[in-house]
Amino acid sequence: MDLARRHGWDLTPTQAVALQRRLAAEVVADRALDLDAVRLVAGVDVSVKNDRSHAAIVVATFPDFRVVETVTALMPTPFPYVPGLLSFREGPVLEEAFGRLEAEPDVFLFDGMGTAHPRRIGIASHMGLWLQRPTIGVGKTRLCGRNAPLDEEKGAHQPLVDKGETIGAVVRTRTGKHPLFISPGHLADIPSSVALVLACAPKYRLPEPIRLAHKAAGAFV
DNA sequence: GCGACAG
DNA sequence: ATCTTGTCGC
Repeated sequence: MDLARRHGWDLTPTQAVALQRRLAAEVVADRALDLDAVRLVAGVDVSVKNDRSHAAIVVATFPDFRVVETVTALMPTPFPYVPGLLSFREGPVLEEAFGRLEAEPDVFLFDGMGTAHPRRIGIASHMGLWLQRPTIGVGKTRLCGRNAPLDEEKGAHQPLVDKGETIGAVVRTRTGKHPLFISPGHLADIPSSVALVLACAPKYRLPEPIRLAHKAAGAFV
């Protein structure tokens, strides 16, 4: 809500954790996304080079992924990498980029977690509160939680559980390749988040919008 | 006290 | 995330 748009980013790690605890109560992670109504999907990514953070947001049509808008932002990296506090490192430059966006994506895909976070407020959830738009977290590796063994076939998925709570899903987007850690950011739920990510990854492990944002942000390999 | 640990 | 060439596998 408003708090997410008005708070500053100049916080100590201890203050950041306290803010997360307040903001987490505002996150909506049980609302199904209507995939049939999705027309535009945004991919969000940040690359860091020599203490400079470069953000990129690429908006593409769904489900054919034609780029309709690309915005970028650049600024000094303001916060160290601390597991659990990624949004305080990438949030500032992302706000700058969001401010330049003219399109109105139906959903934003982030590189990182949504509710699959120790305090249930990963970068996708935090930025979702700021945007007040549906967001989904797409992580390449695990931050927290456990899951049962996953079938090797593309489309296979298993619940990601932490402390007795289902916080997301581990999803195989490519047969035989490492799975993705999917979780709702804000204004989405687990089943529809998994469905959208699978629909966005017809050819590669990572969703197409995120791959496009990776390139626009200057991240390679 | 000992691990785990998004990008 | 980033540092980095060739190389093993489908």
